[in-house]
Amino acid sequence: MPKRITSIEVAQHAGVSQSTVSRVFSEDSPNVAEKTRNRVLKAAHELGYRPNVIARMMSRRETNIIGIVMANMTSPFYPYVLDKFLQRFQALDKQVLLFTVAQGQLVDDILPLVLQYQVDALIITSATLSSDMADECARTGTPVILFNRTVSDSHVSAVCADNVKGGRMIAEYLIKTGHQHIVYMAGPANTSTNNDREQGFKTYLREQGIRDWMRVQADYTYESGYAVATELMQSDTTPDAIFCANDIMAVGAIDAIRAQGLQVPDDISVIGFDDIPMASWGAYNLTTVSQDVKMMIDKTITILQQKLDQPDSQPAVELVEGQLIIRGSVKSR
Amino acid sequence: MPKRITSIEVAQHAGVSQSTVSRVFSEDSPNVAEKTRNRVLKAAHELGYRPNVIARMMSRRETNIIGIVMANMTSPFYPYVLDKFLQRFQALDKQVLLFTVAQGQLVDDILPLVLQYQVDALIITSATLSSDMADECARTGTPVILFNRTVSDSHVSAVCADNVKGGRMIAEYLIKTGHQHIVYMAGPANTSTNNDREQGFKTYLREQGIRDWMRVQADYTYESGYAVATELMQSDTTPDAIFCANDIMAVGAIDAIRAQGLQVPDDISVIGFDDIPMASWGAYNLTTVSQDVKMMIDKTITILQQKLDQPDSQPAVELVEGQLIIRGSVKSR
DNA sequence: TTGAAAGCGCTACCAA
DNA sequence: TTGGTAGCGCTTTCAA
Repeated sequence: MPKRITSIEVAQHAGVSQSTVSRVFSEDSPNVAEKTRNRVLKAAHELGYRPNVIARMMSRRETNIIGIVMANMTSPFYPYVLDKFLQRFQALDKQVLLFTVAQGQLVDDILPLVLQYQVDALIITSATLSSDMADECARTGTPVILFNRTVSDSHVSAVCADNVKGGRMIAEYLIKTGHQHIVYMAGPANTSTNNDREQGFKTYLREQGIRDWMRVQADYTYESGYAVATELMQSDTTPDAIFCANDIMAVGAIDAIRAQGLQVPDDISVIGFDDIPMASWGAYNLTTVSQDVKMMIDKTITILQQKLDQPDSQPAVELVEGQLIIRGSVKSR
Repeated sequence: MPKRITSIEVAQHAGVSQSTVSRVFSEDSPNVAEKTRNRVLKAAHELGYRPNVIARMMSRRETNIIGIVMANMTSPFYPYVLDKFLQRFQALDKQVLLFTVAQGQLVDDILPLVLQYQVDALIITSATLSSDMADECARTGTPVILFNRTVSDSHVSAVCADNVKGGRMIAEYLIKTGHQHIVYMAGPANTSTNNDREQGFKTYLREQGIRDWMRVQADYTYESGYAVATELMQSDTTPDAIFCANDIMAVGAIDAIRAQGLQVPDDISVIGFDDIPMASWGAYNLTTVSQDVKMMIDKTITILQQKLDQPDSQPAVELVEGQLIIRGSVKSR
């Protein structure tokens, strides 16, 4: 077992006290004479010393670790989110302990584990947590921020795209471009993203007195988008537009429509939501509503800092507006 | 500041010693009377106690944390890899501390930080590390496994697709299907994946005495694939096949070819490497060589376990063969 | 089977 | 500016 060098050994080697070594390696090592510092650094270097952050966590009683729980890693939207978070946190000298929620697992199942790691804060993407768990987090003083979910619970903060608004924008755009038989392809019913997008969409249609639309159920995957669109094509309904609750289903739908020998957008318009990288790929050229991920991440980090600085501050809920990105998958009729 | 419950408080509440509480919460709490155990568990439950894993790390001097360094998160291949790793490690009660290598940063830059976290082991994807750093890891006794890179250094283990073989398979297939003017679209020259794929490809052609092929340089992104393919179309070279060193460039190339009014595969065949999810999407239907990610991850975890059980065991290097996945982007000529 | 006590490697307070 | 020292919350001998 290769021995790890500790501050005591460095102290001995440098002929100073262990406290002094500690001071030298503290962020704000205030009171160390330049000469002493150099002596310590030299000794440390010679011995190959690196402070043990675990021990530091113990005494400081803060870990500088942010827990991120991702339910949905392989959906194209999230790697980008994760990467951005990592970059931001690394720049803030915070590390990320990452957890995934496996198939058939609930966020609630793994949260106790996450809390054991004494994370300074917790970001949960694409999932909600029970109010029991929210309470538990509150008890341990762990700030929680839901990313891409809205909340009802008053203990937790949330940052989310303005999905209601986005759904509304899409309805508005499809109507304006003359579509009359719109199909809404839904994501899982228990996701706030789907529900909000759907609600915004429906509300606008209702306001306009439009009743000729229908809803089909899918589950946010390419495969479901493909399958449900295929079914739709093979039934006797003939929509002139499909609003898919996310881009990845829209891509599946486009492939399905083409597989039936139809054209997008000439025969059917397709519109998505998210603006994932593939939306701009030539083969799809998908009109969609973007999520301002950068802004969402900025807000998340702001809220986090706020909560870390003032643990008693109120939880914040922020909605971030997206933009209609007009490409080529919707036709004016 | 919400006070966190410690084992001492549980002990008092249950009327036992702190050591006993500790025993109850140890994995293999061997010597605790059933009655005592229940009393402790009851007290713990009432107080909402959760063991502090950071303190546990201190005394056990092992963290059960695996560090993963990902250079390339947003490339479609990696989220899947990461997700699989997370699931496997969570099942083994190991947690993942995730690091990304930002633009312009080297793995070497962040490794000292990673090591400070006393990770039990380190997985580095898509990047190599200097032998200095490899030495440093060896000194601290931290096993390192490179994922998707081959190694020259004798201190580190590696698991990698058999890229030479894959490149060879592709060359063989393209020749067998009658292609005569093949272009190799390269990834970054400093990646072993590119170099190995290219070498396998070139070797086969050389063996067959085929000299009519060319090489263009891209960088593993959709955009580069698109741009370089466009250039190619607009020049007076007329390849009948493009072998793109990864799928994402292949997708870009296909979009570019179509944007020029040409057909894939009728005018030009395109073949990729990786078998990312998008390769099977209807719009591309890309012929490619799969990476057997599941197998690669299995091997990685096996090596890891081995190194953790016997720290002195030799580093292992494993190559995992992929398979030619024939779809519709290559035509027999 | 249980308890007492000595660390683990740091930080932070108090004195010098 | 430095050193001494008391924890941080646990694990792990060693004795009882």
